[in-house]
Amino acid sequence: MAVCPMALCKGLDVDKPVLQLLNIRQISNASGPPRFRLMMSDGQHSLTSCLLATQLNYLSDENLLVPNCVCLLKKTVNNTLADGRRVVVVMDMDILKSAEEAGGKIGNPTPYNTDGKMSSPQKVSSSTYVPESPPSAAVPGPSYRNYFSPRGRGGSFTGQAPMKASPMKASPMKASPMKASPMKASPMKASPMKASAIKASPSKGLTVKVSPMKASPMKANSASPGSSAKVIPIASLNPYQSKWTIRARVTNKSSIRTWSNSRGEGKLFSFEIVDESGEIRITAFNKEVDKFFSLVEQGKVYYISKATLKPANKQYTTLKNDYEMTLHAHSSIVPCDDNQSIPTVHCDFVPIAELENRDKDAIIDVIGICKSAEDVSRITTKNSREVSKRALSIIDQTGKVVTVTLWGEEAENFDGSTQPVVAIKGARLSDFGGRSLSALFSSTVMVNPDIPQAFRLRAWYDREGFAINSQSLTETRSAGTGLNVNWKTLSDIKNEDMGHGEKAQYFSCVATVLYIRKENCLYQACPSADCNKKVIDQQNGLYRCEKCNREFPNFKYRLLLSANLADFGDNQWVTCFQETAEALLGHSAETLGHLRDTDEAAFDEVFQKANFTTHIFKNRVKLETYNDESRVKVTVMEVQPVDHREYSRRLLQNIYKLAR
DNA sequence: CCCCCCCC
Repeated sequence: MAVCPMALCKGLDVDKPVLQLLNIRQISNASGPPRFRLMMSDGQHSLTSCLLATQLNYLSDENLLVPNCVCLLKKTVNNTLADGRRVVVVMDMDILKSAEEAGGKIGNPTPYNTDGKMSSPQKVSSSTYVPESPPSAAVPGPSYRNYFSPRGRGGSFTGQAPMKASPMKASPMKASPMKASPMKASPMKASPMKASAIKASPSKGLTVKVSPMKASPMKANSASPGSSAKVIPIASLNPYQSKWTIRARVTNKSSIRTWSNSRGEGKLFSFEIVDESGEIRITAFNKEVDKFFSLVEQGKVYYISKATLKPANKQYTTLKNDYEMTLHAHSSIVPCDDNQSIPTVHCDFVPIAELENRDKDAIIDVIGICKSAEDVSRITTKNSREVSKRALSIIDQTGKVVTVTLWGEEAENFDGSTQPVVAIKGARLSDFGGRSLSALFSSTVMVNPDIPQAFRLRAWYDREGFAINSQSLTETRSAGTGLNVNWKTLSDIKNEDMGHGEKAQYFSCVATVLYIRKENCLYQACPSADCNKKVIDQQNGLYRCEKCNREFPNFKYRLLLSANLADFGDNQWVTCFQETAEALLGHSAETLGHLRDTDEAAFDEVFQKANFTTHIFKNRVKLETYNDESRVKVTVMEVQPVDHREYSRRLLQNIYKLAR
């Protein structure tokens, strides 16, 4: 063991101590995310005054941080609490050995107190480990009061600013607390007994629960600024009372919009606010826009009073409130600094794979890694308005990808180059291309939000997600862009019994042509536009089509090629019809037919030249049975040039697959 | 008093 924990708690500059976790306990914590207190040991002494920074809570959630595991503390911060006690906050750590690997407690450590005095040895037991009130106010690390860092609609990319204070500051690729050091300990290795330590974690699955409704709104009375009206919950607002003040957080703020219609013209902006009791939308028109637009900031808390309540038009809002609010000349909005009891954005993230089962037009929250993003483009809507749009492909731990479209400024400002985590509250599910998502005016788009789900996603993606053979719920017609491609190797066809199901399967592969059969590759087909049926040479200058039940004085040549393709693992006979055959041979069927009839050497050369060329093949595979004999038939649907970037990506996936 | 939520 590298260091005496006493050195740690005295704040010496100890470089990355290796310590054993003896105990982990969730501190009773009425609000905010759970906090974990750790008992660490260097084999000689134990230290109980360690706290896990909340961004590392996932280590506990995932049963990685269990008693007896051996940890490398990569970053710690020392804090002195109000009562003089010292705590060591673990900001970043790696687990070097799982509890199993460590094989029990190392040595017989005796406790240190944080004041540096030794306890008597007989006190070394779990009973000395008494949970205390959470020292969270003194603890650095991301503040979970501003749980999200939502991006305001009206302007700059504020969503990334709060990241500066978090450990995810550098490149998002490096943002994972796991970084490059893989956890040696598998979650599976944690014993059931030890798992109980984390049972209390409230953040299970993909649901974010933020700031529980703890403090009564009434509590704010004393802090109410110079108003006789009492602070009441949003849920109790109605048009029949006038003297009230609410205290609420802005969760979504629009930009300023103008209108012009038969009833007049003007400008407006609106914002949504939330308190412990509920939510409501507030709209400001004209003069009130000038007065309040810059004051009202996304994520901040305000006292609001003297606004007009009116019934909400449910047609235009998804907020759970029967009323909405309009500001007028005497309305008051006053910033409130004491805002810890006001909840922030609440998200119920739907796993991407689950979107398949949700109804069209459902409003859902989603979080994923932006695998790729289109360039921004301008489109004209049906109402001949111009708008910017940008489609993102996001992936989560379900391995599924879905396309999300951003609009307007959000589309223009989005930067997907670092593959950030993207969380969207209130996206609308559409059935375009199967399933896809669209951000609405009421959506909140968050880039790299400072939340546990984002940390987990980052860790998952950087470790394995980047390489998985993901499938998109959104089908796009532009095949071969590398996103929604069902990449397979030729050996996968056999190994995965592809095409054995009811429906044909489609896959793409990078493969090299080994051989193309010249024999019978061309046939004489019916010359009518949509009929490709083989015609019968009547030997009288006429060609008969059985399908059209007609005779023609001519025919057209069509290609039906058998080709043998190979990649590093296998080879496979495939069939190419007209278009794909033409692409493979680089000549039209007509030219080839003519060549075969006039210049056999040139005809042969076309086939020679096609040999050992490498392409991306998009294929259909289906088990076909005739005469009691079944075999897998692979038909090439598209032949495309190899995109080297894509090819490298494909290679990487294969290497990864082989390594497993 | 707005109420646009778009495109493939």
